[in-house]
Amino acid sequence: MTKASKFSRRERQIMDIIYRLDGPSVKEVMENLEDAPSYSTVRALLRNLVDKGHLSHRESGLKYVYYPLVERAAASASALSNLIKTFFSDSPALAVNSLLDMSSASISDEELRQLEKLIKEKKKSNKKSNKKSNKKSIKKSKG
Amino acid sequence: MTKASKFSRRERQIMDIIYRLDGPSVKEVMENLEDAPSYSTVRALLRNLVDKGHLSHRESGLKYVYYPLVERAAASASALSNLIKTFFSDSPALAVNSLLDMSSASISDEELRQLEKLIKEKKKSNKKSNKKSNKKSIKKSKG
DNA sequence: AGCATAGTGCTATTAATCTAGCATAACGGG
DNA sequence: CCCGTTATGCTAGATTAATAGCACTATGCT
Repeated sequence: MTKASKFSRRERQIMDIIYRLDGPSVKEVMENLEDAPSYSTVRALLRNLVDKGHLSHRESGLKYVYYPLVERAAASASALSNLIKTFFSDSPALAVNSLLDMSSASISDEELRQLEKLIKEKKKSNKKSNKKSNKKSIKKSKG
Repeated sequence: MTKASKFSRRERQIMDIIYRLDGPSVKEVMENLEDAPSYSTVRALLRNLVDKGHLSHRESGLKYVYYPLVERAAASASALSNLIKTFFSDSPALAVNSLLDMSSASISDEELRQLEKLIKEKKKSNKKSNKKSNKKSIKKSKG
């Protein structure tokens, strides 16, 4: 399935950190790892990820800075898709629903308005691409 | 951080399968594992997860059927939250945005209408709970 | 009853991950 | 210049994960 499912525990943690921090140094990666191992260890793990083709690094001043070879948008889409498959019967709408539900406190009115706008646009583009027969395919139901 | 980040590769794959299938047998878990190892192996992994307190099992007819000890809603919320932290600067709205964006093809008009409704409700409840100056102060704590 | 089938429990072995240590190079201050 | 600090490269050792095999039980069929 997803490529992400092949990462080991530490690899996954590190990839997450790198996506989150967008170009961290070894030290920053280390500081953000839970139960952080030694500096040496983190470097070894990073080297490994580079060898396997998941990361690359460049010099930034005196040190190296790491960045992913699969870009953010693709990685997040893949992660979202996997999550939706796992928890929301492969239905993005259900996921959005849950997202709105669990985070009502942290989405401002302003943002809600923007989302409304976005949905309106989607409806429009749906209409354009589906001239007829927009039947809703029923996904499997859950117990 | 999240509890999920402590799973090994196989453990994570298996947890995903169990959430997705909602009560699978050993065999079903095995069939859904990529690069599936032997039946024995899958049983050993499951036993491990049970020992560690992540899963439990009950008899269903002649065989065992596995289910998670952290229930679906909590697990999905946690996974979503982690993903949002990693890829969307901790902003649920950005995530919803991306979700709508990447899945325009698979969200029906019907579902879009439901989401609109949901957003309207959120706006209402926002108004109710924030009588005075609403900063993004309220963060939900974890259970 | 005898046998095939489909389960489970347990344990040993191999494979991979994770870890740290040593050697070394560049910079900066006294 | 010399030394402490902060990097890196490489390699070896310990720990954990992953895997398969063997022994056993229960069911169903002829």
